[in-house]
Amino acid sequence: MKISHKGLYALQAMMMLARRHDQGAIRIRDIAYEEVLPEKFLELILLELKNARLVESVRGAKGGYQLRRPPSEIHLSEIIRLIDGPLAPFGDAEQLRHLIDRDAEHRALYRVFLQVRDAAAKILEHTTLADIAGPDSAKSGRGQRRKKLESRVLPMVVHRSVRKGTRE
Amino acid sequence: MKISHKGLYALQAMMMLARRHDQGAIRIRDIAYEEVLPEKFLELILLELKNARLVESVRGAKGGYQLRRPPSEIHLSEIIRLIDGPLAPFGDAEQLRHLIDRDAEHRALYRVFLQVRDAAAKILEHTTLADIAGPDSAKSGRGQRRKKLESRVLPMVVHRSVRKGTRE
DNA sequence: TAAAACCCTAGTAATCAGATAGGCTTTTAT
DNA sequence: ATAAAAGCCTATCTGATTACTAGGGTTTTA
Repeated sequence: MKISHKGLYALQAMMMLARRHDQGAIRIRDIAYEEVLPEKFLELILLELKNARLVESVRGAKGGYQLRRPPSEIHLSEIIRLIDGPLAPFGDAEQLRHLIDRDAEHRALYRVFLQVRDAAAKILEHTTLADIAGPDSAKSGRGQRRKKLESRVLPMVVHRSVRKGTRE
Repeated sequence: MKISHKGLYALQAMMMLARRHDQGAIRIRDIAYEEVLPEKFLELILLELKNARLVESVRGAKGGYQLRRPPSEIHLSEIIRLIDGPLAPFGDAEQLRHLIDRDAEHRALYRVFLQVRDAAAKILEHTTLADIAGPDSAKSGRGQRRKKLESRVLPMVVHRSVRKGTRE
């Protein structure tokens, strides 16, 4: 499985929506600005996420996007599969299982591919947006049950230049 | 990491050379015929494998290709990295570590990417051609030391699985 | 010295990645 | 009622990558 820039953008947008989960709909423009993503491209991505029912939209003035489920119930695998396809390094799990049954000559190779897929699935199907999104930007209040994410909260400052520079 | 057809062809060719490791140089044509691969494309692939010193060639009539090391000393990760690049699902390990250090906002996401990479690396850096190539076709053709493979290749059990069983 | 075989550089068609453009529809505020 | 704001949706574009194919050059063997 390869994660494309599009897939990364989707994950970043979803993380941002997770952080603001209690704030109602967020405009595309605001997501694009804060995450430093190309606005029109992001629009397409959000459309796909909406069609896959991972987010929902509010139309018209004061509209925007929000998660359809709490961050703790959205797995990274859902987003990655939607945008970048199967987690397997070659084909998909079903195809690999078929090849393992049918292609005696290369069976052991496909078995390794499937192992790699299973290892990725194990991680990505158990990690949720709540695990990685960062602090809910709403006030501290109560009942925030974020998991690990290593205690300390990040010093802010988002700078475009750094992000842009990481485009390979 | 995504394995392309080219990468698959390389792995198949290497498996075939591993099976015939004791038989001296094998012609491109024979590899292509037996593995059913496009001959001229395979030629390019073998050239790359040669430049990476995974195989060596014998030129002229009676020439061909053979492994430079015994199958048990050639890891799948070497072949895959050569043909299809880094094992990480995004960028490479070094880049991910850099992002984890620098990009506080997305640190947790990149950490997950790195976990996925490490899981793939663990498998592919420990599996060799000897583990998957099948019986050495030298001598009396059939099944010699095949069982060690079975025990090595699948001991990982996924708990709380979301998918349907991986058979076995 | 001719045939066999690898060496190496090019080229190419099709697809994909990463966007951009712009008109259409829905909702809100005045 | 109407203009502005915002998402909806389809089309198009450019460059890179993938999966090959072509063909002449060089080395070795019989």
